[in-house]
Amino acid sequence: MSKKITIEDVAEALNVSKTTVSRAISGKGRVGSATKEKILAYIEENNYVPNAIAKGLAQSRTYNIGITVPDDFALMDLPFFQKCLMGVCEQAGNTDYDVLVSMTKNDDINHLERLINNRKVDGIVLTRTLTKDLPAEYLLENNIPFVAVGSSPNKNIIQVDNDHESACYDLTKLLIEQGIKRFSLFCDNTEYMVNKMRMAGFTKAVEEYNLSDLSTVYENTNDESIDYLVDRVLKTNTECILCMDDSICVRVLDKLKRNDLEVPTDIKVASFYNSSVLERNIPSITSLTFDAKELGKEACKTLLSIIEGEEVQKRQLLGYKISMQQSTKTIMGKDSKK
Amino acid sequence: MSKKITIEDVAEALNVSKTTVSRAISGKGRVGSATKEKILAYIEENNYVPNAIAKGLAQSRTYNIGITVPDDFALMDLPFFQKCLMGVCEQAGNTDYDVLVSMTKNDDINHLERLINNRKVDGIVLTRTLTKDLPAEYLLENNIPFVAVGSSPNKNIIQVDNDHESACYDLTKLLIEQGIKRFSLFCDNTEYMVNKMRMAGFTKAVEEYNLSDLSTVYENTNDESIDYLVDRVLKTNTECILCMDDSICVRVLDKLKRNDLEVPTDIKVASFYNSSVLERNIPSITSLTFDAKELGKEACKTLLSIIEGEEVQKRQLLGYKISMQQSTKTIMGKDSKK
DNA sequence: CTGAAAGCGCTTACAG
DNA sequence: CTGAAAGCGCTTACAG
Repeated sequence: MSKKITIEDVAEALNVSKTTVSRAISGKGRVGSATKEKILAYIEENNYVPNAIAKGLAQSRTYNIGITVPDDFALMDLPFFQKCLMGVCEQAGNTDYDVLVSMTKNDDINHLERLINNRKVDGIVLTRTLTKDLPAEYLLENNIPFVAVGSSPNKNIIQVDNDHESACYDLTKLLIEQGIKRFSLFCDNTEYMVNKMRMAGFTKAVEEYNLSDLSTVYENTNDESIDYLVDRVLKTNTECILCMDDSICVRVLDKLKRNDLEVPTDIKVASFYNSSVLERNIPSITSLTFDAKELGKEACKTLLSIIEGEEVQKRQLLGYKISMQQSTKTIMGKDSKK
Repeated sequence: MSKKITIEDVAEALNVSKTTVSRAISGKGRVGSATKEKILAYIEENNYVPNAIAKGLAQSRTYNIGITVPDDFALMDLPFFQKCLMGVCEQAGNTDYDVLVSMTKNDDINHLERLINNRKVDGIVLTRTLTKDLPAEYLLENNIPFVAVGSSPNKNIIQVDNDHESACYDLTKLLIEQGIKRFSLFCDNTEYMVNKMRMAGFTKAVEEYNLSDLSTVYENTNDESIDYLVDRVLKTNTECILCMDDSICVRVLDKLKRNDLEVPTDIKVASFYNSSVLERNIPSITSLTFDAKELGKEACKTLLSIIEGEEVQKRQLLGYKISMQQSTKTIMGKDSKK
């Protein structure tokens, strides 16, 4: 591979101006169809590829978008960010955009700032929303195009999310109609918007059936407290443990197993999020599934639209699937075992 | 935030030339220390940040590196690529480089080509090596700086890897000296160099002790065949199942559990790779651990050196840890149970 | 429909 | 030690 050929080279070779070549490529401005074809053919032949950097400088654009990936998340959440990243990459690739990752701790915006200050990207996809969202605030203040994967109360943030609230509402409702009255909801960090939404869905369903008094919500659980909480819950007459996500669910199942308790015979379990971690579990776990890749694609598509100056929807809610499985099955004659 | 300030703005404000400002920032070329300080102070004050794109164009550099992340890997391998990516990002960030991800199927180099043709990056980190390594070949042919995480027989490829061969050799040896003579090695895709290296380490140890005849290697296992293979192995007098990686190990453990077999009482198990998947297993699993983040950092550091035109080591081998756990423990009076 | 020219914001010989 | 000027490879009013 010899030295890269430039727009000037093709202009000279064809005895036209750089302007014309540029126009033939971009499609902007009129070019005689004969000339255009000639140019395109030559480009194809000599596989000329425009220098994206030069193009970027001239247009003050980079044809790159940034994606923030938290580097402090639980291992269980990895598949989510991974799939989301895949979605973004795929979508970006379709329009010759590339994606630049910014690994960031919770709300450390140093790297994000650098990205923006160095003008390395045309926009940002935030893969997580926080209740106090420093990255989002920074982007908003500086007028940088961005879209958040997740929900935010801030109406100025363009957001795409799954409809967690409805999902949790629906699932809880189904369980209630199946006869369950007493739930214990295990919930970790409420700093994440998604957990708030899920809790809201659950609460709504429970209230609707006037079951609020029979259920308990345990907030800010962590690896250490779960064992203790499970023991505590077992002393109550809770029928079903609802887990805010699969990470919690895994620990709960683990603890139940150690207590020699059977699911769903002794107690029922369901999760508000099913990453692949739960997939192979026996018994299979009732849970909600979301398509993270789709989320990424949609977020990227929206971001690209914003960059192009198009109008976009402020908030998009994508669907979900409810997967009713063994873990919440009503076992006939269950009480015989108690 | 108003319009970005340029090098020209600071030059005018200070009554010096752009040249001088540029030199004060880059440190290249002589500048009077008084002027230099004045400039630096002004820059700090008005937080001027050079436009990386313009800089890139002038130097024909991008201050970006690309990292390929396979999008076809097993979920179990995710933590590896994730940590590797973290390492690369961290290291790159130290020198104001950014990293651009290229999701690629096995050996689909389309996106890679685009990245290179569009001059979006100054170099590439390959996160996996293949026996027939199209991406590496392409990069080599086109003289693009790159380093591979993993090993390759091609001496022209700058590579950084853990010393899998020694690691597997050591672990196997330890197990042999512990009294185990009969192994079954489960190995999946031998297209990946890493699997070849591991197998080599195992073979070397076994041969050294003249135990080759007592062991069997099962190649190209997959999710479906593992159940069958475990059953088959159980009919032999294999004492220990060695798993090429944790993904295989999880399935093996799963199958053994379904067969109501106890580890290590009934049969011993060890894995040549411990991602976090195995960490919480009971019993704890004897395995090899590697520091993927370190690998990423080292790879990135090396790549950056290459880009700077420095000489680098052709092949770097990083260390490993052997974690001897419950799963290979010799149980006294084991045969009583048989 | 086509071009000459200025401009994007830097860097870097070259000259002083 | 410091500057004027050309150049990196594109795009885009402006003019014809």
